[in-house]
Amino acid sequence: MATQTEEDYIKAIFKITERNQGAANTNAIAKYLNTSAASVTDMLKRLSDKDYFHYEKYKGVYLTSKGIQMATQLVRKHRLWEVFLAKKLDFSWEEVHDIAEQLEHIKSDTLIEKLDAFLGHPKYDPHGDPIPNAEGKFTLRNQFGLSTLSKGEKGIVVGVKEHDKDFLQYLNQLEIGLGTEVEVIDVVDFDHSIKLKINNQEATSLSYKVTKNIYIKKQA
Amino acid sequence: MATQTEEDYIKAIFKITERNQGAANTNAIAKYLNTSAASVTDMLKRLSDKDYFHYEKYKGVYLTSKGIQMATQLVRKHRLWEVFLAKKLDFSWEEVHDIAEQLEHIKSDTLIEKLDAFLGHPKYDPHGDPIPNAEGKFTLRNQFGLSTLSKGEKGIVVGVKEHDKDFLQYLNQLEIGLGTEVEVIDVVDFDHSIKLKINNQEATSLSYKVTKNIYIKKQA
DNA sequence: ACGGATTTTTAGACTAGCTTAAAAATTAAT
DNA sequence: ATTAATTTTTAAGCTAGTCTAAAAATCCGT
Repeated sequence: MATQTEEDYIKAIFKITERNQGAANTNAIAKYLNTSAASVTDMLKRLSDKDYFHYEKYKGVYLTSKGIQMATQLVRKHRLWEVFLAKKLDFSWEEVHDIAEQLEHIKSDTLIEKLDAFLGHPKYDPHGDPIPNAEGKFTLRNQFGLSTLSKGEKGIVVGVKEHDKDFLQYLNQLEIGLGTEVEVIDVVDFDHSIKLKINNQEATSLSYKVTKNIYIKKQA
Repeated sequence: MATQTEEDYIKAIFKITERNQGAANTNAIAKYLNTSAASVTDMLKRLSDKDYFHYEKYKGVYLTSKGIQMATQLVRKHRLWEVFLAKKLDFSWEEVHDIAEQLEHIKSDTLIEKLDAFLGHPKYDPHGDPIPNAEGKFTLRNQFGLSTLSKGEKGIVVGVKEHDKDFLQYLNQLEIGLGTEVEVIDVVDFDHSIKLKINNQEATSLSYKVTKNIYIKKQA
């Protein structure tokens, strides 16, 4: 059975290749895992006969289907635990990640299937990210960046791109969360900032950096 | 922060000293943790400056108050997770231990307090063992071995001494669980076996080895 | 209180995972 | 196309935790 560290490496490679399209390079993995490039090379060499990924010296690394399956199951576990923490234990969306990072390593298939059922087979986690089902399939959604809306358009917040704690807490303060109704009152061409009605309250101004990181579903 | 292995050692020492009264010896710890006596000695030496226990060569080991506190918190976490698994996820009492053994190592004080509240501050785990509160206090109970009952006496099952899977599954088969009502119909002096009515069904015969391991609360 | 059995410790060695420093390979710029 | 910058790998060594085999200490029966 894979160790916690092995799981961390596989998940890191998965996240990096998913984001960058193409092989994950040593430095990126080191940065993601807060370790040194030398450690990564070392680990890749030691793990490369376990069939989780293809590794070629100086060429980076990409997952095999076995590796992808393992990473997907980790993501599934992580996100289901996040739902549990948020929905059942009342944690806020910026608090769930760190604890789920630990919980995702608990070994028991039965546990995760029972947890899934207990939570009512949720399709999305507290940040709006899709939860793969037991077969590894993600349920995709027709979503847009809030920054792409034009003056007068309405939407419902369905997710966030950035998961940084400060960002999420800022959204809390603005009373923006999943399900929040927003309406674009004005768009400032100069800096792409937006004047926004949040749940029909008086309008607030949001920077481009913020609106780019909020996903919405368009509303008639 | 203590590693998982450190936590395992502390808990082992706690369990052994609790059971045996007096210092825990090397062999007992080795057996409990499925490792070698040499590894235990080694670990005790390496951990002995962390103030969790007193260790004297050839004399065994006993916990300091710091060590006891840590062990108690581990027991609290373990048993709360067991309640979660049994009550919320519908695991049977013989299945919860192994998973809780992993879950007890998750690091987050908030998590455990929220879990406790979510479960309604339970006082006992699925085997009837008391759950220490946040301050480490156990709620004791006036209980007796089923083997101590005389002919005609009634009781309610409140716990088990033995946690072995086969034993617990045998009890499942007999339809004996926490809360089950039992009535002693007859006691056989020769082998101390007992004829028992379970939830007022027709009587079954239970060996001394079994009745010794069932705790009951006496019933008028 | 002696000898044998048992328990515990020491010694030496192994693996997983990590580190820093230096060497080698690749990439990018003129 | 050569040099310079960057990235990656190698080398050597560290810690936590494990093991086996052998030595030392303790315990126990007579």
